[in-house]
Amino acid sequence: MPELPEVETIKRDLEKVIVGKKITGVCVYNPKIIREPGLAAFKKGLAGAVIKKILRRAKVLILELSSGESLVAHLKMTGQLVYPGGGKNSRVAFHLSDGKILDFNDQRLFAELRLLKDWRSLKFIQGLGPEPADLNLRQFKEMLDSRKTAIKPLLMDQEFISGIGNIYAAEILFRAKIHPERRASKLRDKEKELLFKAINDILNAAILHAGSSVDDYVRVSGEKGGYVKYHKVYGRQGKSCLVCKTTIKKISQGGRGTHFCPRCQR
DNA sequence: AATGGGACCTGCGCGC
DNA sequence: TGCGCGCAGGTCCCAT
Repeated sequence: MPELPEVETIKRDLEKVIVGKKITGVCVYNPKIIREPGLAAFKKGLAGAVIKKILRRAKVLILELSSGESLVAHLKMTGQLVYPGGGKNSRVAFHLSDGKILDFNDQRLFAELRLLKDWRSLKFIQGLGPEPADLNLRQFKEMLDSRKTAIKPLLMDQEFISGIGNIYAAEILFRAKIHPERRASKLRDKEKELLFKAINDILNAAILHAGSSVDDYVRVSGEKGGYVKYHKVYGRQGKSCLVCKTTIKKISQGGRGTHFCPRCQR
């Protein structure tokens, strides 16, 4: 669930409440979340470290620490960071110098935490495509030209462009009026421009509204994000298109649900 | 290169 | 009411 706008929201929320605070101790209630190093080294490495800076790359959060190491968090689908925490669903609890707790929750145990000396050399990070905001139209067109695959799964391919997941891929293609099964290289020039603009417009609008709370995503405060009410296609299968009244369809693409308007998107 | 699976997990909503 | 099932989606990994 957490895609670029949700992770960016969490990043901005965290900046306001935990930067400058010290991690005094860590309680790990489910060690499966900790991917590296070992449990003991993870706890020892974090204890006493001050949170200096928070970064986001794609859907990944990075907490840079005074020790020189970084805490790298991927929320996958159901991960949450909640402050002040102390809830009983916590998988990992970070005790801070203000006496409060930063909870790392994750219902499905897909999420990953790592304590690393150099987060940039992490294989997943190395393989990431560009951030949408770092691209220009010319580059984006070139990237599309060499790809014969369907545009929707391509937008979700983190090695192609990073940060877009299932919700925003659907919303972006609706905004650009492009059918999700169109082949990337076959898009007309005008469509590539529309798509480029839609990517930035949709992601920025979603950030403005603090992301989409479908299922588990919440802000650091526990509040929901407000972008769901602006969704035009995601989760609206069977309902009528807000533009043309045609019934929104849901198909399967690469094993994942794709929502679209068969009339608006050609 | 592209595509289609399954795996990892858990809780929810559905049909019976 | 209760049970079993499919589904949800981020990423990895394997097979074709």
